[in-house]
Amino acid sequence: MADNHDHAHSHRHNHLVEDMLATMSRNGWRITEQRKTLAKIFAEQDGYLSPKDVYDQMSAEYPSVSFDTVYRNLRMLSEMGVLEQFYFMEGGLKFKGSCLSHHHHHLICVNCEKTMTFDYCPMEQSLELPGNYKILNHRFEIYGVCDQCQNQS
Amino acid sequence: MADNHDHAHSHRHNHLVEDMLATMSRNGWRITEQRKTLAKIFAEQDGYLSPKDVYDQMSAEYPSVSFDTVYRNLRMLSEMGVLEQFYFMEGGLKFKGSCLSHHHHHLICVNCEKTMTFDYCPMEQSLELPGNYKILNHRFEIYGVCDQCQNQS
DNA sequence: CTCAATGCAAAATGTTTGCATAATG
DNA sequence: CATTATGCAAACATTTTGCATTGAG
Repeated sequence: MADNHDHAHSHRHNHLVEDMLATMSRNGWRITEQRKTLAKIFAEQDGYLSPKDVYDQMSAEYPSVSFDTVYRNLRMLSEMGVLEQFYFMEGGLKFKGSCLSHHHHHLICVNCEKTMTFDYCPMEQSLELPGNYKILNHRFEIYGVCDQCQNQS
Repeated sequence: MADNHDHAHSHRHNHLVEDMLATMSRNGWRITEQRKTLAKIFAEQDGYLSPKDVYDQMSAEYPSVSFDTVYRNLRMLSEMGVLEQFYFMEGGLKFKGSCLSHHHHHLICVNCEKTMTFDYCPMEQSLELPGNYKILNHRFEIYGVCDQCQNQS
């Protein structure tokens, strides 16, 4: 099972990694070993990762990596739009690879943080809003417990 | 204008202050001068306040107040449900008095953080969601620039 | 070979904790 | 008067910065 699962994924992963690296390159950033590793980590991961998580995974491949480099790169990648950042109330700031292709919202597992996307957007309704705000953006997330996490405890 | 505006508000404010103090009392917390001030600050304020904002306003009345007391009380009031906390991406953790009476969502001014509520809730739609998540809660916020802030620059 | 990226150390920020003192109920 | 809340100081966690060195283009 693990085998063709992983195999099916690896194509998508390589594609994502290349996308991320291409975006960095396009924005004038150099492709370093650490940034390749960073891209790979987020391509292989559906959920959110804290800077600490990323650091831990990075140091597995590059034992000498430093925390500030991780932070710097996470920040840059967020600014470029390659990563989405999100602040969990408990658990602080986390990052995940962002889908750049289309507007969508997230269904997030509060246990493992695995995230699924869905296309329904409440802003497509004709909302009656109070005040005369000039609307800039919005945020809609649904939290729950995913199938796996429901069955495993 | 300021006069009957303020006057109309003051009734609501007193009511809110009493509500908050009653909730603290009900939960077995003592009503201290600082907590009264804290309740008043949030009753008089529509928008979000950072711990620093709260500290500054508190020290206007109690110059000797300390930061950790502010934090402690903010945390307690949040746990009790008297305050809602919210993490602004830029600007960190902030608090506002919470409306305990009915479910609603927020329209938030990104400039002054003045917040209006509205009753439309996307969860009332029959959403088709991926996965088999057991849904726990959700979050829907709209960000914009309020009337005042649009006209003042 | 030039300039950007890294690692290191140290600082800045934001939040929490332990404990003696003060104040509430 | 018993017990909780406060202020102080110090600890802690997280994120940012300055600078010499390394490495990508």
